[in-house]
Amino acid sequence: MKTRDKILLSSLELFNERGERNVTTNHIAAHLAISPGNLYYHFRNKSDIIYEIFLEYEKLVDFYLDIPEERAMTLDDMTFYLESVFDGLWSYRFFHRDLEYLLDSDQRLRQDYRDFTNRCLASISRIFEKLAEAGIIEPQEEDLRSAMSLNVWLVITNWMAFLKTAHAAEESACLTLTELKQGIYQVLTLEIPYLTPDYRERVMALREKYRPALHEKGESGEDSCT
Amino acid sequence: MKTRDKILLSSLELFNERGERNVTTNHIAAHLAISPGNLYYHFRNKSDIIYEIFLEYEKLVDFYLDIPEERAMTLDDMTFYLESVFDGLWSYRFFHRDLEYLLDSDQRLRQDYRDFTNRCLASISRIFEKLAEAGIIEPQEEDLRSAMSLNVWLVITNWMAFLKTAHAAEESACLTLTELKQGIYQVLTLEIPYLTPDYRERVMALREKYRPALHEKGESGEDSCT
DNA sequence: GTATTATTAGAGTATATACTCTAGTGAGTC
DNA sequence: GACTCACTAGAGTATATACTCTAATAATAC
Repeated sequence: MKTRDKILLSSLELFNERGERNVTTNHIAAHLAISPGNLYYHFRNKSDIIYEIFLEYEKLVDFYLDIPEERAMTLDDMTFYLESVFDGLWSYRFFHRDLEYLLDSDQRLRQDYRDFTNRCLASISRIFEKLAEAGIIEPQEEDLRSAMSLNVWLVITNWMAFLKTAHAAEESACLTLTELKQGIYQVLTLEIPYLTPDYRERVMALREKYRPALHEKGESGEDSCT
Repeated sequence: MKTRDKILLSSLELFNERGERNVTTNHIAAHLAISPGNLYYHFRNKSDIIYEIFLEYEKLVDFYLDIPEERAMTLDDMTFYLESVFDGLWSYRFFHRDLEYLLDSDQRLRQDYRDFTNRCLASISRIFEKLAEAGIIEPQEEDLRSAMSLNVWLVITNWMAFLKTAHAAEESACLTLTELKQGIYQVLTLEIPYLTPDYRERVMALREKYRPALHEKGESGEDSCT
């Protein structure tokens, strides 16, 4: 693997693990056992590394949220969107953590991220529209749909942060898949009132699958954390 | 005013304006025209300053979210809660911005914040319960109520961050009251499906008051930013 | 007034951070 | 063998950051 790619990979790994703020370019170089000079041969600065990682993230999510227009939407599609988006969020979780700072230090990123957000919001709204066409949820006015989409976006993008803060003693690195996927439970909670009678039970059953086994406090140690 | 209080005040101001990460203890001292030594006479370290600011924030929100048990809840109460919480959020907006980092560097803060979150969630849930008792919304099972409360919490605490990222060119400091209060519009969007016929129109009218005058893009310059 | 305590200034320090500069190395080309 | 060129090492730099130390001053108590 090329050094350049190794730098991107290691950076992402370290950023996710410790937070961008706690990872210096020297750390990244040390982690790869290369010299700082080498790192700076491949990237002009830290922002450039972050920007390239963002481009990967963007590409991944855009891929996941590509809505097929030629056929009706199914419940499986919706499940796929939710699962995928949360997986993407997990893989690039450092990004939303320090978002504001990152956008403040890179105008390019700010602009791109804004466009990215708008595309995501449009996709979410389109998903609602197609879910309505498929008779899964009741159709809604555009106004309401876009407000709902925004709420879905807020819940999705901030679920991880919430989880991290909800843990008291443990290190923030300790997050289980169960917990992550509980975000889907929260998103489906938003949809409940709009479900059609035909699909209500099915969606509620789906939602139930993501309900946390135990209530928030006093997690049992069934999932191991590294 | 005591130097100690002035330090807290200036710190909050600078943190809100530039983000905690971009504000050093030396900046704070310089801003107050006192020496760093003086600052460190009053506070052991930067974390202590932040912790004390958090305690203020906590006190304020706890005060706002004190639910009177002896009487029924009105629509005005709900409006007050929403307005107050967003005002509080605004006054201490730096806090949620760098939350994860702050909690990672101060265990005391992590524990306290966790308790604080749980209290807030309980209050939100209690508000829903009392709104149902008052016939404003339909009563819901506890499960659903707590999932809804969590969604409300996510929308509220992350609304500001979303606004900051939604702006492309402008500095993040440029936020208008109109925009901030649009968060209330989003929260009320969550409640819509649960409104009772009696109150539906009234709440929808209330919500309408917080709708952004123009659509997201291309804000007109009616509100001035510093 | 004198002693004590609270407060302040301001220079200073150890460490870290993002990044630079120079001097290479090694694989391919002719 | 000489040349090129992508790549790498590693020491080094300017600046910043959180924080300390000493000495001086203001406030208060007796």
